Amino acid sequence: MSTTLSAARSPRKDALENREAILEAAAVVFRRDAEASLDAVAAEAGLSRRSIYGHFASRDELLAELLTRGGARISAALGGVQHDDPRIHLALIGAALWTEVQQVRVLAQFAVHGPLEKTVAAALAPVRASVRLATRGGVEGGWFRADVPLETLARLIEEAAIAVLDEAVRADLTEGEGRRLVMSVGLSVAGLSWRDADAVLAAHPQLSGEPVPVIPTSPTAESSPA
Amino acid sequence: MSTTLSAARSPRKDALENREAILEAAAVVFRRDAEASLDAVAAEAGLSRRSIYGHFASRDELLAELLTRGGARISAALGGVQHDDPRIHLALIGAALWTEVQQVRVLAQFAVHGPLEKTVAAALAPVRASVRLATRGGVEGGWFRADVPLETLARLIEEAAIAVLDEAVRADLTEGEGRRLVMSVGLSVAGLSWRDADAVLAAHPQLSGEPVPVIPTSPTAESSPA
DNA sequence: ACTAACTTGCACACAACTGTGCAAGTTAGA
DNA sequence: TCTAACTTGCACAGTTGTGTGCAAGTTAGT
Repeated sequence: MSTTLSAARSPRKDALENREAILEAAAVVFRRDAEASLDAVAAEAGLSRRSIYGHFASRDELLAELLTRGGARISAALGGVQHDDPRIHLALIGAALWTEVQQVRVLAQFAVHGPLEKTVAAALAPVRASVRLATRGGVEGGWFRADVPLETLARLIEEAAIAVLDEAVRADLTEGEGRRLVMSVGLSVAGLSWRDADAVLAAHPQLSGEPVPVIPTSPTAESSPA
Repeated sequence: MSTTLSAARSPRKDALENREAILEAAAVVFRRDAEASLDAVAAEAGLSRRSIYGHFASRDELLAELLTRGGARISAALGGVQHDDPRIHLALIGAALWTEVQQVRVLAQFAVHGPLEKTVAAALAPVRASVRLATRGGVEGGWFRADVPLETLARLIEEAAIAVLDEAVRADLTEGEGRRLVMSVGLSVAGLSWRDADAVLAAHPQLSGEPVPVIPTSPTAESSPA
C-alpha cells in the first residue's frame, strides 16, 4: 500500500539506538585498548557480538565510522576557531579540543598503529591545518620558537596537546583546570614562558570563561550512555 | 674429566650470539609494533621461530629481558647526571635520553598497554626519580611553572620528551639537532621561554658539545646488528 | 493481533598466534 | 674426528579472535 510492490516496512527506531549504543561502547572500549575485541564492545553496549554484524559489516567498518564521526565532531568544535593573535588562536584550539577530549583520545589510539592511520589522518586534517596556521603566524610574529622547522614544531604542539589531554584525564583535573592546562602547555611548547602563557590566557576573557560558542545539540552521540 | 660425572660440555659461543641477535631483533621489531609475532622477531634475527624457544621460555620472558635491559641501559646513561641548577639537570637528562633513543622508544611502546606496564615502570623508576628531582628544584627556584601539581608537571615533561624523541626520529634530525631539541622542548614544557631555554643551553658548554661522559663499551647489545 | 524488523545463541569455517615434542640436521670445540 | 650443543622443520594442541548461516526468539509499529 505504500511503495510499489511488497513494500518493506521502515527500519525500527530501537535499531538505530542500538547502533548508536555500539558506537558509544566502541568509543569507551577502544579508548582503553585499541585492540579490544568485538566481544568487549558488545558487552559494553549490552548486546551480543552477533548483532554488531547486523549494523556493521566488519570490525573495520565500525572503526571507520567511529573515527570519521570523531573527526567530524572535533572539526565541528574547531569550527569558527580563529583569531588574529596566533597565541590566542592556538589557545582557542586547545580549548576546543578540551571540549572533545574523549573523541580526541579515541582518535589518538589509532593515530600511530595499523592501517587506520590513514582514516585518522584524514579525520584530523582540519585540526592540523588550524594548528599549522596558528604556528606559522606565531613564528612569524616572533612569539613562537624559530629554532625548529615549522612542520616539526606544529607536530610537537599536537603531540604535547594529546599528552596533556591524557594526563588531565588521568589526574582527573577539573573542567577548568584541564582546559587551562591544555592551552597553557600548548603555548609553552610553542615557545612562550609559562608566565607569558598564563598572562595571555588571563588577558583574554574568552579564554577563561566558558568554552567556545558551542553547538546546540549534535544529533549523533553525546546522549544514550548505553 | 672436568666435573665429577658425565660433565656437560660448556655452552657454545654462537648460541650466546644468537640470543643477542634475538634481543636486538626484538628491539627493532617491537619498536615498530608492540604486538608483533615471534615469527617476525625470528625473521628479523635470521633464525627460526622454534629456536627462540631455545633461549626464552616464552614471549613474556623475552619481553621482560628486553625491557629490563633497556631500562638498565637508560639508567646507566642517566648515571652521573646531576647538577645544582635544575635547568641544567633537566637538560642533561634530555641529553642522556637522546643517547638511548632506541631503548627509550622500545620501552615507550609498552609503557601504556598491557601487563608489561609494571615491568616498564620498574625499569624507568630511576629516570622518573631524576626528572622529579630536577622538576622540584626548578619549581622551587622559580624557573619552572608553579601552576600545576609537581607530579603532573613531571609527567608532562616525560611525555613531552618521548614525543620529541619520536618526532626527532621521524623527521630524521641530526644527532646534534635531536639532542638540542629534546633539551630545549623539555625546558619549554617546564616553563621556560624558548629563548631562555636556548640561552641556558648556549651558556653551558657541556650541553652543546658531546653527550655526557659516556660509558666505554657495554658488554651487552650495541654491536651485532644481526 | 500481525508481521516485519531485530536480537540472540549456537554452530561453523578460517586465520593467526603461542608453546611443545621430536627426529634429523649442522656446527663449535675439545 | 667425534660429540654435545644448537638449529630447524614439521606436526600438534590450545587459544583467541573474525565473520557467517540459520532457527528460534522478541519487539516495534501498523
